[in-house]
Amino acid sequence: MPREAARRPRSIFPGTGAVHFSTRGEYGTRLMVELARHHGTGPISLAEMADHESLPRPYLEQLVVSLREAGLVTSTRGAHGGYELGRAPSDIRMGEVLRALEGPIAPMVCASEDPAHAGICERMGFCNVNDLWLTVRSAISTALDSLTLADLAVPRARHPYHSAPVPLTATQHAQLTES
Amino acid sequence: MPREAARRPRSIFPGTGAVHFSTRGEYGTRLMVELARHHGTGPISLAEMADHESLPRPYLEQLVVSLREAGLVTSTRGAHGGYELGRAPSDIRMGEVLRALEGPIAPMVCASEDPAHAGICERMGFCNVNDLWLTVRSAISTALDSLTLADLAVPRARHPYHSAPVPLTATQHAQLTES
DNA sequence: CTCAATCCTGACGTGATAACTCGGAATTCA
DNA sequence: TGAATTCCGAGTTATCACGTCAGGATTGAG
Repeated sequence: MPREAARRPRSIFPGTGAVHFSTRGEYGTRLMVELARHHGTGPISLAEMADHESLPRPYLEQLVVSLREAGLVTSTRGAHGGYELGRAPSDIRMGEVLRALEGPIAPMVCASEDPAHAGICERMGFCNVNDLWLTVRSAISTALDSLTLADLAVPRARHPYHSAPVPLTATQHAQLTES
Repeated sequence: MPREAARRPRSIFPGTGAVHFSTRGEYGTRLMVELARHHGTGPISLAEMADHESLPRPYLEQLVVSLREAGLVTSTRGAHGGYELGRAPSDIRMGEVLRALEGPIAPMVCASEDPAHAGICERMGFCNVNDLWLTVRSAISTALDSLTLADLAVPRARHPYHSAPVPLTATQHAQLTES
């Protein structure tokens, strides 16, 4: 009798749409936000978070490995153990979180952040479409790095109901000097 | 004896990396660039383009349907038929191309360009992570719409070999007033 | 008129993989 | 000791990206 076998659809996301993040990115981000909210108090167990966010706990167990390896969370084992943030929420850029969860940003092979992927595409050097993917990658990268966990952890900072289509929270400037 | 059964890998792209476009986006874009290069001269057959870009022709036949339905290409049937651009290359934003090929930009359900997807996520209204996905979507959208086919069709406009990590071709301004 | 070159249409196959599940070992606290 | 946790690796399975295939419709050339 596992809970009530609610037969959750494999993912809420119907297969439609382009350039989507996987559930790793979604669940992992929500988990991090949860941790940010309780930052300062002790560790929180996965079961607690899975329950509160209605996410499959055994799956979260997998995700959190990546977050731990990236140093974004620290764990305490044993009874009353759990996870907590490795740094202050305002010091964790969402780009780090998503990269830890989903791997390097790479809208296309020829435009991966991972240098190991460079040279895979033999069209490099004569293919100008490459410019497009690089532009897109840079845009995604900048967007992700412009927000921190702290920005997402606030209960409802802006838009009382919903103000603008794209709120564009603060912290937009800064970090314009990426490597 | 189909050519030489070269056993092409299902995609050049190894499964690694986040937020990647599918081969529809890749192949379709290359096809459009090919068309842009020969803009003005008559129609070009799919076989010709498939051959020149070494892409599977029967697959292109599927992709081009989306492009035709979007009005981005026009077709002439019969012998010596083929495809040509529906508009001038400088008048075709890459956003249109990618949207036609891959569907609405939607890094997450709750942040789809397609209004039909709105309301699928029941967390709307109390979930601030939404802000993140909207920011990302907007960034991708702007990046794609800032480049036109003309920008990609030029043989080698900038970077003699390769100048900057992210060339950021011209046409970057303008269209800052999206709907 | 016939033939070949095209586009067009729909159905089908299939390998990879995202999204999980499961069992159990190690660790810690009460 | 025992309950609560993290940790680890392997197994499962439905879905979908990425194609293939067969045949029909349309047109231009000879």
